[in-house]
Amino acid sequence: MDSFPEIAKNSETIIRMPTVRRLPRYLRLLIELKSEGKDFVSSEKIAQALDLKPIVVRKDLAFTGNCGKPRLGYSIEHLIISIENVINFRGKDTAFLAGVGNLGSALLGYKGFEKYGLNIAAAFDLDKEKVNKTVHNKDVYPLEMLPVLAARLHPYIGILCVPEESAQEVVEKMVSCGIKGIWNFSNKELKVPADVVLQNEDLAAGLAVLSISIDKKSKAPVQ
Amino acid sequence: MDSFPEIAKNSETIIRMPTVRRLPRYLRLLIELKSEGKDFVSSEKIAQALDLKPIVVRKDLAFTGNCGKPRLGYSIEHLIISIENVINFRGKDTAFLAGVGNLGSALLGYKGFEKYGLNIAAAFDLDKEKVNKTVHNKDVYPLEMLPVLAARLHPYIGILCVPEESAQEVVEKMVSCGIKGIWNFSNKELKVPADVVLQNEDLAAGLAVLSISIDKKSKAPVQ
DNA sequence: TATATATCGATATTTTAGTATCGAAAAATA
DNA sequence: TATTTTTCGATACTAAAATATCGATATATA
Ligand SMILES: NC(=O)c1ccc[n+]([C@@H]2O[C@H](COP(=O)([O-])OP(=O)(O)OC[C@H]3O[C@@H](n4cnc5c(N)ncnc54)[C@H](O)[C@@H]3O)[C@@H](O)[C@H]2O)c1
Ligand SMILES: NC(=O)c1ccc[n+]([C@@H]2O[C@H](COP(=O)([O-])OP(=O)(O)OC[C@H]3O[C@@H](n4cnc5c(N)ncnc54)[C@H](O)[C@@H]3O)[C@@H](O)[C@H]2O)c1
Repeated sequence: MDSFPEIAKNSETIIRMPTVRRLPRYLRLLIELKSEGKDFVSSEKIAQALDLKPIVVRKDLAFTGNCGKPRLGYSIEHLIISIENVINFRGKDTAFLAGVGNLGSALLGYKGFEKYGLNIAAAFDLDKEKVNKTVHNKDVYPLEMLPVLAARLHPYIGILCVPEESAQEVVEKMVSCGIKGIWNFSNKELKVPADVVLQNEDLAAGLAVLSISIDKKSKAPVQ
Repeated sequence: MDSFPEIAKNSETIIRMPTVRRLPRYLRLLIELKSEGKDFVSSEKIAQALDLKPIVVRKDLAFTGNCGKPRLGYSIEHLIISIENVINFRGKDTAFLAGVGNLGSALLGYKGFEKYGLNIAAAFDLDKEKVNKTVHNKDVYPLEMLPVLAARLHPYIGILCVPEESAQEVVEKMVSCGIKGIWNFSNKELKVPADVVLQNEDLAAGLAVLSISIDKKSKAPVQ
């Protein structure tokens, strides 16, 4: 692929998805440590807190462009900044949410997202009972207003909490408004154009893992 | 480990987690196909529907103990049964839910879980306003009732939707009642005994993946 | 009945993720 | 200032997951 493979070898340019998925956990811990007045933390300490191996922590943090100091560990301040940079948690990801039902309302009310830089700028629903009100201080608009508000607010991310039946049509509306990433909480397998990212959040997957892990553990002789 | 390693070689006994996470997706598709009156489906067709490679599908399905027929594919009926068996989606996983707030209420109202065999038998909260009522037809009890009801209902799974601050103490209550698996929706890093399974559902992980994937795609020259 | 063909599944290979080892470096201590 | 100690990070290694190849086989068709 590369004509000088030896050059790129050490630089660890391409971040790996398992690493990305752990970054929010590091971030939460680091923010906590900072609030306790700590300045440095070792990979060993982080690993203990998050139930990981120190070597995993060091490799992950290497991706963020940080370097630790021998005998001290990593600068908490620097780590926070670089992790926030890597995952774009910079308060700039404007999002639209569609489907203000049970799950959609819960997400609208979740303060945690603001911490991660996700700004749900507007919500949309079909139900006449739900629109033109606010839910957890977020405005809920009729679905047909989506293009108008998109033109004004330029959302990057679309959060999908509508029933399976309407998921595909709502996604198409979002995509045609220039949304670049779909966070799909419905369990519908969606089709999106090649330049749009689709992130499926499948709760059943986690439940399946839990269920099988319980089985495994109960059968395991000694572990 | 085994004295005759060559015997076990082909049998694919240990199911892999990426496979487990995909099983609910297969199941949903297969149920849909069955409702359309179909009897057989090929790995190619499944792969198209779920945006996977056919070879991944065949390897995954091999774990469930199924075998396909050349030129026909897999029996949809058989696949459904064996996948449900593998992931324990048999309507027997009794669960307790703690924290009937925004997220907890949404989960209580989610009909999908019944389809996956998860039966939320009771919910618990501290808030006097919330207890001794029903939410989405599920009874909500005061937290101190947990041991009493556990003795009667024998829950396997504890679903945790309480604020971070109280997550550890609630988990300990659940564990002491014999719960074998914790489905943790709070972002608290919990400590559980070695014989208890902890499944963390970290929405921020999915958001981080989405955010980075959008970045990558926008920078990618041609894909 | 014989042949063609679609599809599986065994085996091998490649890629990705995780783990082990150990020398280097910087801070703490003597 | 010299020595000790802790912790990083480069390198090498192992394990897990995904992908490629291709012969076997059962069905459909001639
Ligand atoms: N509730 C959960 O815990 C949960 C868990 C996992 C997945 N999900 C999935 O999330 C989605 C929503 O679940 P829910 O429990 O919130 O359902 P819900 O019925 O409570 O909410 C759906 C909302 O979408 C609105 N809606 C319907 N069609 C629409 C359209 N075309 N455009 C805009 N809004 C529309 C409805 O008016 C309603 O307000 C479903 O696909 C469900 O499978 C929910
Ligand atoms: N809302 C979301 O979309 C969302 C998303 C991701 C994660 N979470 C996490 O899920 C948890 C709940 O979030 P939420 O938005 O539903 O919060 P919430 O405040 O709406 O609900 C919390 C509920 O827990 C109850 N509670 C508090 N202490 C308790 C205890 N000791 N025992 C039993 N019940 C107790 C409260 O009375 C309240 O009803 C939080 O940890 C949050 O970080 C929420």
